[in-house]
Amino acid sequence: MMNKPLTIGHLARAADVNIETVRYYQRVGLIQEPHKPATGYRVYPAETIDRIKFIKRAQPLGFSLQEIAELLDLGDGHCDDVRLHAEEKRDQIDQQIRDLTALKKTLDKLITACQSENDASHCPIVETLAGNNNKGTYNT
Amino acid sequence: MMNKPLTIGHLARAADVNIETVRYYQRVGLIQEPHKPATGYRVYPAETIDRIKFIKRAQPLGFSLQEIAELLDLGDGHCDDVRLHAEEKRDQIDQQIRDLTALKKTLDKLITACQSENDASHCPIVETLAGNNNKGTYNT
DNA sequence: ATAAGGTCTGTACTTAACAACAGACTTTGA
DNA sequence: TCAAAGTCTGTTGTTAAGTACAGACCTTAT
Repeated sequence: MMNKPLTIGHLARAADVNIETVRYYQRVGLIQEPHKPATGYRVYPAETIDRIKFIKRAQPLGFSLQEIAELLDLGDGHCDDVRLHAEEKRDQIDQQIRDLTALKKTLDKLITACQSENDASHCPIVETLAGNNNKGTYNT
Repeated sequence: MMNKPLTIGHLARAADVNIETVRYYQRVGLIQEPHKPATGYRVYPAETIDRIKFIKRAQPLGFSLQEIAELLDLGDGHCDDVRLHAEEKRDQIDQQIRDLTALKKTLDKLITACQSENDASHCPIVETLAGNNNKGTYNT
């Protein structure tokens, strides 16, 4: 028996996205649309599943499709150029991790305070993250 | 001499957002609109600056305005309820940190490989973040 | 061999998160 | 004082990231 060709519907299912999302990603160039065979439907390479999953995991981390495309393109260029971009991305991610860690710490404190004693009337969440300690450290 | 009242324009500048953004946040309930005095313009409390800054820093971390509202509301409820929500948020943030850390590691490897020279023709970024690989298999 | 269901091309609708006016009113600075 | 600049209310426009069809065509299972 033949194993089933990975047509768009199966691809969408495997990557757990709407079929229209796949088409959309093709339109904006995030994934490549395979050639349409003389007869029949388009067949996708299995790697496309991983590519879409990557996209879907990167989005809730705060990356736009544009930024994700840049990440995905990192493997393609020439070394020097790639390294520069990769370093830039890494620094950006580093900052995100720092911000999230600070936020987490604040939540932990809030949770602890809540457990130990009462009067959770006001919490320092806003002050912590609004903090002047790191003003406008984001680039791009 | 009087110090200037914090009207909407000054607020926007202080928080480094468009004035329309402030109005938008009011419309959706993220920040409270002060009462309009009998005569003159609305005056905002200084905390609103921090609140907006918080919002603007939380967004690129992947939080929607809806989620940010939930974070900001954490300080308001009653202890038991608050703790549950806070713990949920903290776990979510924890996951985000893990994901970002993994991504950073991948980038670091790419950078190192790139430095130690030669062919960066292929990098493992996609595979890494695509997570629990069900490689080549998909269900119908 | 034919009905059911998947795919194709194209267009249109949706939601979140703003940004941009218009036209009237209010405050401020020279 | 009076023009420039800021504010108010309300409406409309914009971009990103999808989602939803319609109508024709293709494949597969019965």
